[in-house]
Amino acid sequence: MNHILKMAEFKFADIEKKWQKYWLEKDIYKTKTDKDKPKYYILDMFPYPSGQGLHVGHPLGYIATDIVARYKRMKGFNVLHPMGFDSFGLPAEQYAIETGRHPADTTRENIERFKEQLSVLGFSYDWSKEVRTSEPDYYRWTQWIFLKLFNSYYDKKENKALPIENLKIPSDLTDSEKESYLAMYRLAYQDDIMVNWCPMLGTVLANEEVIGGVSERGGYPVVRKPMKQWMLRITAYADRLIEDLEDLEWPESIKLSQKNWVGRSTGAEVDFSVKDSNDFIRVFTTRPDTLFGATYMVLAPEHPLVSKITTHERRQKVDKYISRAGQKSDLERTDLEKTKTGEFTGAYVINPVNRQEIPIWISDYVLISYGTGAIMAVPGGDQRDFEFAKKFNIDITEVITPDGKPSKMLEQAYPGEGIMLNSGEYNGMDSLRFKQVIVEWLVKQGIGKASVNYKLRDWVFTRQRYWGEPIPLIHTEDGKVVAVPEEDLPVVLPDVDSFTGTKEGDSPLAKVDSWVNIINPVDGKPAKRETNTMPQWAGSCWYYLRYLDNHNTREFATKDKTDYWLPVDLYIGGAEHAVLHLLYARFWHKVLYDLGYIQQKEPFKKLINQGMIQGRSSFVYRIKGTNKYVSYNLKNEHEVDAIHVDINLVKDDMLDIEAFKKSRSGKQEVVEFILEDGKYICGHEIEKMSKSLLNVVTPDAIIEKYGADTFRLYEMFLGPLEQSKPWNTNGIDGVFKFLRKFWNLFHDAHGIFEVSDEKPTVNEFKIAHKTIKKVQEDIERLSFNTAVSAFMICVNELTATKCHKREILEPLVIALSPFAPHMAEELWEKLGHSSTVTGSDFPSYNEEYLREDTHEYPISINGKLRAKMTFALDMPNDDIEKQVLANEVIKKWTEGKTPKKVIIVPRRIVNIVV
RNA sequence: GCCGAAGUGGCGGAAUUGGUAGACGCGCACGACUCAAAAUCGUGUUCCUUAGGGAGUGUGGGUUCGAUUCCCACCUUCGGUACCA
Repeated sequence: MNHILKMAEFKFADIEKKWQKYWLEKDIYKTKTDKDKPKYYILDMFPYPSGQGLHVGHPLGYIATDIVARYKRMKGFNVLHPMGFDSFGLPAEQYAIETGRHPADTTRENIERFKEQLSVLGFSYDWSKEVRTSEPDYYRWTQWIFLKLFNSYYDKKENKALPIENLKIPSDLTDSEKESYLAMYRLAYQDDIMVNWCPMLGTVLANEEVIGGVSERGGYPVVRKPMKQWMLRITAYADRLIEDLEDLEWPESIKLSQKNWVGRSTGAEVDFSVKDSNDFIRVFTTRPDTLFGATYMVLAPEHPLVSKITTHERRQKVDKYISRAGQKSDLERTDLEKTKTGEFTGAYVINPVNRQEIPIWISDYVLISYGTGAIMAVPGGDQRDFEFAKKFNIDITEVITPDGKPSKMLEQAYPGEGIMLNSGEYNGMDSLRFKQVIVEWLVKQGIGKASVNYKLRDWVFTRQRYWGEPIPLIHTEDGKVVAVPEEDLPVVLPDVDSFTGTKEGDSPLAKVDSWVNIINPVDGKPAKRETNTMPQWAGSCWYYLRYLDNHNTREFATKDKTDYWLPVDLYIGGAEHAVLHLLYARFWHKVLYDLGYIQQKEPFKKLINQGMIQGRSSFVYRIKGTNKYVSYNLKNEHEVDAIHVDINLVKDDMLDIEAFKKSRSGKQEVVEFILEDGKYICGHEIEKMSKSLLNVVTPDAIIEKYGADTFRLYEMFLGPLEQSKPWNTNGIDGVFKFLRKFWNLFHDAHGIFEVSDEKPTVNEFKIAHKTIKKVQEDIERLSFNTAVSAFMICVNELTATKCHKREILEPLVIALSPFAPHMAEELWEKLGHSSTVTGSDFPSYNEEYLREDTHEYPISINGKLRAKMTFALDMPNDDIEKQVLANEVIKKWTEGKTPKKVIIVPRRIVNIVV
């Protein structure tokens, strides 16, 4: 740290504090909306304010967006660059359950901590635009959007959502029938579904909150349980969610994940009638062309017809299978069960194409939640059916082979296309053609039709939790559900004594009688509030809209603001949101678009996923059953447990034994060590950066040591934004040195400011202008690491020419300011400006200075570099060829051979083929 | 299993349209300054080499005058997904 103290003239800590204060006091980053300027909306995925604060991974994307925001402002755009907090969520509530502290209090404290940490990084956020999803002013409009969903239906003809009033209701319905009719169409509706219920936590958990059958937090058992939940009809938007991806500038991989998640598949629905019964069973298949090969049928154990069709003799076994399947979690049903199980129901259906009677089985490899919950099994064409048929000795009929001839040894299903066989009059037909023919036939018979299915399910939108948006609905005494009138929003979260739900699965809110029991404002009769709350995704579904007009108390945002600012031009955040957040937000956006509240069909035009910054965990190795720790290279001689050790106790993989002992001193144990060469060497591994893995590095210490400008520059210099990489500070001296060298261009050897007005040389102009060009291009393509590198080259070259000239340095200060805003402001001031560098125009480069008259050509023979020669760019190829062949070195290599061909690519290369 | 991303010096990485592979930085080595060390500055730094050269971007093949870049097959790592009929 000596070297930092010695460079007393570059006092980054003072400089950074000074300018942060200045920016704040002068309100420099207030969003401007000059009507004659183009707009640029640049958005960060806002953080959940966890109690752990920021680690070095968080700012990566924020630094990138800050650079772009500053750059775009200097390029003449009105820039909107806001920040806020996704402040409803599980951790705060779990913390409340454990400590009794109110989530509102801990959340507020955490946000303050986050904002403090963000402020020292010198970001140019307009904090007057801040939103917090857990504030009533904000969630009032989350609730309002929910009511829009509740009061809308999806009109299939117009292919858009419309107000529920537009829905034509059959005239012969009673009042309560009308209600249930509407409920079938509303975009928000109630349904009984299977949820992950955690009795110990007293709440349902999202799928991603359940790991290996136990809760992620606490490790409590989770059971599958049917519960009434509010659902959002996202499936109505399935096609549009796929189609509209087309025009988005998103990573192809993200588009693909979204497509796969929606999982559109086309095929046909076919009705099979049950033998000796009026019932029929509908199946969905993507391969109607294999209909002749259907030799049995499988129902999901939960299929409603199972109990009806099961014969007396089979009932006991079938019931037993159903109850066993019901107890299994989804995980057990899928992952662990490699061999197929099932039971025969005793019943048969008729295959409509060949009148064959085929047995009906039940098996949990068929899911009730996909398609119709029933399949026609074609063991000849589907590997799963094949395995099942083999196990239970069911007929296997080949109906498609590549050549239309039966295969000799049938060892697996053939799922491809080919020529039909064993298919009656259609034998010999191409299977693709037959697919169309058979669907037409099914339609004519009235027993089937072409059909589309989706993997996407409707969105389970309720949680039995406290710390979320209350759902603004009222349950009347006669069993109706009505919306809270818009003017009564927000429905504010009441205070509670206990943050846990009930054993029966009600939300903690259900225990607050004074809140639950109300007078229905519509008819004046007693009624009860809905006590479930919304999932954490709700608030983040639309926050980018609220930034536009966050203080508006009459609308979520005015039309002129949404018209001007939307869509988001650049959205940067982690890839972990590739599917859910981005899909949910697009869905809500489209609903608001359909209902006419916004004019753009997609919210985020360009999306970039920043890579994850991983942590480097350190390990110590404890001999099993002892308190003896053995050094890394000796651990194989013992049976050991690898234990994470706080990386702050480790330097260069060497454990600070005294500090380690101290950290364990509370545990009353005698710790022993087995050392190598008198040292304890730790093991290491690259893992996610997380407090529980003791590998978290925070920006705080680095900023203290090097300053925010260095930190910003270093995170950008680490590598491409989109690439994941483990954190290490090995190279940070390099960018720190660079900043000091840049600083020194403005100062003499004694640290006195010294910039001359001397006319620069052509070479100096060239250095500056090629740098500006490169930096501009690199920012535009978000290649920040190469931009930093260009600055380094520039500074090295200017240092070599001892250039201290204003005409060169001034534009470079502006160009550097998006990356290192504090130092840039300081130098800008020293250059005598009274305005901020932040408000300057980005320098333009002059092609004049970059023009080359000559080019140094690499001369290669058969692709191998042999010499270099410089030629004027306007020299004819013939002359170049003559000179090259006359060159001594080249002569030596071509000696005795005649060149077959000489390839001259202007400004590139000369290649001689011999 | 399926889908996706990526494999380049001791390390992070660069090469934007098929045209000098290894920019820039770290580290390391040597030198200058110093009583010395640190810091700073300078020089060098892909590997092999018999010093002529030769090899080289995960592996093997292909297209091309020329391939990190395009095509085929394979290997490894990371991420997503999980019987979706």
